[in-house]
Amino acid sequence: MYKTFYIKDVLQCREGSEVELIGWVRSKRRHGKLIFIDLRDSTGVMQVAVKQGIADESSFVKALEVGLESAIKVRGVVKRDPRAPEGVELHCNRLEILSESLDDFPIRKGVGLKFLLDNRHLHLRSPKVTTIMKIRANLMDIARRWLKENGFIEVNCPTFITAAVEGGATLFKVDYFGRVAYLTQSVQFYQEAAIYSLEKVYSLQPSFRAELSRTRRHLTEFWHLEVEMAYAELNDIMKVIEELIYAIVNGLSRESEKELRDLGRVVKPEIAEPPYPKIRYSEALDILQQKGVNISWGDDFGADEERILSKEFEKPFFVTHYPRETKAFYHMPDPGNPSVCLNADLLAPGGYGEIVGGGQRIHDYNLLVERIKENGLNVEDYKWYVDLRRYGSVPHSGFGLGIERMLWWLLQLPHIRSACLFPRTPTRVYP
RNA sequence: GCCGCCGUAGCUCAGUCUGGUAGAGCAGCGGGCUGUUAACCCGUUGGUCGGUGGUUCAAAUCCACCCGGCGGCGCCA
Repeated sequence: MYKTFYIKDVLQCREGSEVELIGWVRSKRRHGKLIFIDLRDSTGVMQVAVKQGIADESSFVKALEVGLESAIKVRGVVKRDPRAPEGVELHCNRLEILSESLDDFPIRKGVGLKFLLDNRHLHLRSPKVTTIMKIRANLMDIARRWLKENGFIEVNCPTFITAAVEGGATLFKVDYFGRVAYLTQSVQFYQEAAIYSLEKVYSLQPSFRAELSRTRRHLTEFWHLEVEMAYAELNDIMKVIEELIYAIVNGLSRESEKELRDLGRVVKPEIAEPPYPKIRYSEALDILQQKGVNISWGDDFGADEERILSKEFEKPFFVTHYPRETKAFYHMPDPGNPSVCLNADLLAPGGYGEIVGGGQRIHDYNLLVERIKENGLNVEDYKWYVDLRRYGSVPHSGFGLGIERMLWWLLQLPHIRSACLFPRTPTRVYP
């Protein structure tokens, strides 16, 4: 390991101390006998001033000729200067090229969306993508910490599956040694099996949806934080969702404060402080009808409806008790009104829409079998899942949270794909 | 799957309606500049106009089909 000193460490150095930095040439401005190099590493950007007469002559020539994104090593003196971007710059004495760029770096100012996506492997080097990825890592870390502190055990579930959670139309089919298998779209069923030993579980792994969804909130591969909890009813799981979301927002506002500021975002814990408003489907319907939306009981909310609703709230809010026809078979019907189910969707405010979907599951064997048949599905396909209800079945609830959607909302990103390193959409599986 | 938009120089786009032999900015290259930070100034190279077929004396421009991409809907996290 020959790099132990980073750009962020320069900020701790006393003015006048001589340091050596390794990084990449992000940009360069030539002024004859003075050259500015913006040197980039994982911790930040440092302006390096290379002056003829101060730097040795061969270093000056190298600075003159070095291409963008070349890896270089510079030795110089730390100077405070209000004209430097971070208030600190390096006055170069010696510059060494570690690895020259073979061509002009393709990512420049003014390039378009398609070009950036086609060159995502290089676009990653931009400060904005770097910053988003740091926040993403913190988000996952904070979520894991909170779940662990609250007694949830992390489980890892299979990616290859045989039966769908939702139905079948949205699965990616793969050849499994001559048998048909699919890529998982949710690990919920496996977690429901796991609660009988671990009681409170979660997993953080990708889910796959083979939907030709062309919107700014859909990916074909996304990271899914799923939680399942034994002995939990609808209200219990909503409380977990609230507290988890709050922990994430609160944590990020502290631990990613600099990154959020760099993105121009102010994330205050108050925007996600529990309790969240909870409205039933029927109440949501009233709001929509008052707004003049032509919708009647039994219709599911579309994107337009979600957007209108979510503009009514300042905080994330739950919509519960959907008509059972609009939800998957495993949702628990409300014992007080079996035409609706005990589900809870969490919608982000400001038009961002659904970021969490969940609720209470059916734990009764006969009811589950009946609901599978009602949905025109084959009980045989769900044999092991139904089997769970035959041995000490208990009430339980869970939910799934889309990591990229959460970032999309918190960072107000233009598109959910900005929240991942190499986004996968119906038209993009490369690079 | 449905609806809409786009494809012209390495990149971002104008030119398409009203057909007449290809234009700008940036990048590159050459030169200049000791305080820039999307640096700037002068000069300059660069194009089978996404593909195929059709209409026409003549097609980047009009027509048909195809390919690729973007956005919206449905579906969802």
